[in-house]
Amino acid sequence: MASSSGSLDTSANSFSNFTFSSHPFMTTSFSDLLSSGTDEEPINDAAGEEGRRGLSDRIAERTGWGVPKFKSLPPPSLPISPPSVSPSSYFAIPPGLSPAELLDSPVLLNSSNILPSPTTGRFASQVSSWKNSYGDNQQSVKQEQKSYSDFSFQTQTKPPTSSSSMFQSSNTSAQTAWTNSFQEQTKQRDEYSSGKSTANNNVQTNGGGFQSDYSNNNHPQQQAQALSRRSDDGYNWRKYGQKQVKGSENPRSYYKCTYPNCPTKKKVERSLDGQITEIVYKGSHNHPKPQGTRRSSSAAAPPPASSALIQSSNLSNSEIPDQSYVSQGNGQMDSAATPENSSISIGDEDFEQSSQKTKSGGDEFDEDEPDAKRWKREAENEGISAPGSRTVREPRVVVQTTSDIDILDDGYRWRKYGQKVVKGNPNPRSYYKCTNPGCPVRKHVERASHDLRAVITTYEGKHNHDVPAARGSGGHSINRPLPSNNNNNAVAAIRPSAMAPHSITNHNITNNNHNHLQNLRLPTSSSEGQVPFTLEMLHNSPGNFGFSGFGGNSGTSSYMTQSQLTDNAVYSKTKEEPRDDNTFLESLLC
DNA sequence: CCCCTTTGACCTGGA
DNA sequence: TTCCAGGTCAAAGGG
Repeated sequence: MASSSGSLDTSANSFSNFTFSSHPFMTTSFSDLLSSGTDEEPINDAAGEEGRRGLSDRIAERTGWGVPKFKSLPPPSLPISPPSVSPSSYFAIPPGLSPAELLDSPVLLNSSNILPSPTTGRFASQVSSWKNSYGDNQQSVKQEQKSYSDFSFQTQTKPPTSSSSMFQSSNTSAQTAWTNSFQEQTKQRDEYSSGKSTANNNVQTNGGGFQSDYSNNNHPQQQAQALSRRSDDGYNWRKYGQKQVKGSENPRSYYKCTYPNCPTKKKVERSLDGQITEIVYKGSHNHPKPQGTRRSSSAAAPPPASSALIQSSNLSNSEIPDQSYVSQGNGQMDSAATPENSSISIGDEDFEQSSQKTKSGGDEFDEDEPDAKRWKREAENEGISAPGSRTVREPRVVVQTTSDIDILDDGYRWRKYGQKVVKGNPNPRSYYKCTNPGCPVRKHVERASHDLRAVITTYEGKHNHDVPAARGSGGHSINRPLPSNNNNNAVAAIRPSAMAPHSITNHNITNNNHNHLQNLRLPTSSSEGQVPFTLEMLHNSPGNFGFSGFGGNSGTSSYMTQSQLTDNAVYSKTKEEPRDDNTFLESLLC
């Protein structure tokens, strides 16, 4: 990948070149990291031998497992998005684990930023892959599908991440959780490659040791094949057209979901060098994510083994979220996760999680508006496709809204009822209330002051109902995890991204006693549902390799950190008692 | 044979 | 009414 210093060769064998240089400030190779630790970790002096030994050694020592030799093992190539993409990464910390411990833990830090598809919930592996694949030469989409470029541990969703890795944690053991998550994801990958589940995974999970499937299956070619199949967003798309759009030299491709009667479409625009510059989703999937039986689909639900893994980590959900990259949560993972009706845009400077109506300043959504027209209008409102005004930088993902009551990526429906600029953050905070009758849950969303691409979502209260089925879908809810009420587990995820990282997600993980959650969430779709919390954002924090969310940053970052370290769940400092809407709104407006 | 991509033609709506 | 641009169709071809 000549064009991107942080990219890895799509070849599975090139893993040795894996580096974290995708981050503008990260030029350390992965192997170096393993051997030398990170800046945040004072391993040199204080740690002495410990520090010099490197992360991998410590991991091995701690877990008893051979640490995946990321350098020597031939994992799928890691698509690390180039600096141009956002150099941020998602980083989640398991409950009970301090940043320092985290640094000392077997976590893969990821430097790229990839956003999960808002529609599919998958990580941007696809994007990442694209970026990598197209970096130098314009290789067709095939390359995308075949390039085993995403080194991801995603569970179900495939994060278009460059080096997407995700870890889950249960309330019992952060490390175990991580292990489970890691295993689960790697296992899936493995299954894709081997086409079978392995009992080993379960055993490993139970063992709680850090372990990578790489140790079990490290056949580069095999893995490469497996990953290549997963490079899509989990749904099956059929390209039905391509146009050269006026005002842009970038060709636009049109895709339809191949599921019968599914109205979902997406437009993908790529720059001449093959990089995706824009992705616009329209509609929502009215079906669960395919089981990965098709060629490019993949993101199928995790195999039984995965379930076992999750359960072993004490996750309360008996069902593994089809598409979430974190298989645990309070029921918001949605396989069909398409943010139906939600408006989410992810881009270099754009992130939107409020309703289209709100966002566009009163531009009411017209359900009768022709798709084409709507696409155009909305896209223009987003500043996406306005001829001549386009700024091509990072891929942008837009999920179009159909009303102001949105099923945001977390699966629930929300109505905006207020907005206010709060102290400490110049960015307005959008307030939403769950539309389910009697449900006291509220949440507010705001961009992090330190990084507009980061969005902080804070939940108040807990849902007293299940996740509503997506509109037009008869049974999305069946694929969702149980409601938050049932969750006691926090899951941490590290998600790399390839596109624009922009947000961090702390998913609600609530337990019977807590209702508040802090959320830094990626405007992604599906999976987020209840992905416990995620931390991250490294981008604007040079030198903060993977821990920008900690101490170093003020405001939301520290806030997040604090919350995340809470056992079982992250709770915000916000009030817990339900408030009268009017009162609340008034207070906001004062 | 199946599935998917490609691609030129056609359709539709706005100016 | 015409032109233009975006979106869609569907035949052809490839893996």
